[in-house]
Amino acid sequence: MKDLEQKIRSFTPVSDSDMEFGLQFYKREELKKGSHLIQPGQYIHDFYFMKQGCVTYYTIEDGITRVMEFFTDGSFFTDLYPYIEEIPSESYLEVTEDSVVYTISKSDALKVFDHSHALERFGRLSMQKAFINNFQRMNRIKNLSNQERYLQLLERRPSLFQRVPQYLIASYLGLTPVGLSKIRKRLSKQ
Amino acid sequence: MKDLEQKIRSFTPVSDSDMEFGLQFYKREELKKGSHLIQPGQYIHDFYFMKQGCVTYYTIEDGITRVMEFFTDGSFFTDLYPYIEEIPSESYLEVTEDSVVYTISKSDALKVFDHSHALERFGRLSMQKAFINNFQRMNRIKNLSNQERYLQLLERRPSLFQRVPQYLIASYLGLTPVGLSKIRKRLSKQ
DNA sequence: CGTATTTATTAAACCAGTTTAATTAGAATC
DNA sequence: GATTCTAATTAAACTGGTTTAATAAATACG
Repeated sequence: MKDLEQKIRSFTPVSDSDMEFGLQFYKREELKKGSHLIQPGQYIHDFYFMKQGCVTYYTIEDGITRVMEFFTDGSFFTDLYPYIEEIPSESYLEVTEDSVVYTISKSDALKVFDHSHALERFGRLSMQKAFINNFQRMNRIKNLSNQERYLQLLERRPSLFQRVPQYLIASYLGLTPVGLSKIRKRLSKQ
Repeated sequence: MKDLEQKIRSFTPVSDSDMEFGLQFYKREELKKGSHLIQPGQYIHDFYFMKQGCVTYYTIEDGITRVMEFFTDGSFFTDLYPYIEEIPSESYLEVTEDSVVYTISKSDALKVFDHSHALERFGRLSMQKAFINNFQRMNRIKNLSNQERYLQLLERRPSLFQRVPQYLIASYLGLTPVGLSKIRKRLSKQ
């Protein structure tokens, strides 16, 4: 779990004994492409760290799939709102690529935060970072054209386009597959 | 500062002595409508709690004002990214209504988090809440029509429409004033 | 007050997306 | 390798916004 340890330490210093205490609760899991970590109706008991792979976070409303996020290498994730509120999820976390995650249960995570002020701080700082990332993403969505956002995504996360089918990327960008295809065509003509 | 204290305790239990320690660093400030808490180029030293009033958080790019948020009674706020990274802001925090805020400097806030595990936890939980709010807002932006979002805003924060001119609300919704006016007209005809 | 200024609405032309449906391209499976 | 299924592209008609400009309504102020 060197990668997880390193990730945590990139936020704030943590003593070896606190780190050892925290890491003992994480379990390594191998996930097969096509399986579901979470489906609508389920309660969310766990928090995940993606060691390697890709999970797509989406909902289906009125038959329309809406991709909210792709979680790839090095990211912490879960379906946070139902996780916190202890209500059933309305979303999917679908394994889009064979993956390896480290999993910690909510009750264990709370034990860790209780036990270690440093790891509680890590929790605060990682949440802060998640907030900022998301805030910036929201402002991109609001202020940029679809074409600009497509180009930015190409630049910021080029590997996504190898890993994930285009219609899911379209959904992530808030477009229809037809719309994304038109944008690509327009760009290729220039 | 009863309201601030209550707000903090709504997140997690905090002992009286920790609370006293934390609150001592907050300063009450009265802000006049039209003044600026933050302007582009400035470094952000403080974190704010809005006791009462309204502050508009926006940028101006290519002469276009883009409203990112309205901070009203009971919310914690600052220009978070420059605050954390200690880089100059590119945004405005403009007082849109005579307001009262409690202010704490970044260095004092760090002291508080160092001193009290409970308040560090409050920091984590409040950031978590901010993240979720924002995530849900982003998904509204992505998945709802402009008309639906206008109606939701009317329902969720009706007082905004009394406090803030319509062209700023249009910007907040990602519309032009003309666009919002059309939506309102369409709705009034039904 | 009446005048100046700002804010909101309306109209017209335009455009970047949508929907639906047909076609082509690519992948998986027998 | 042919067949089947899924994904991506294209076309055509449509729609909900945009921009620009003019007008009307509301607000501020000398």
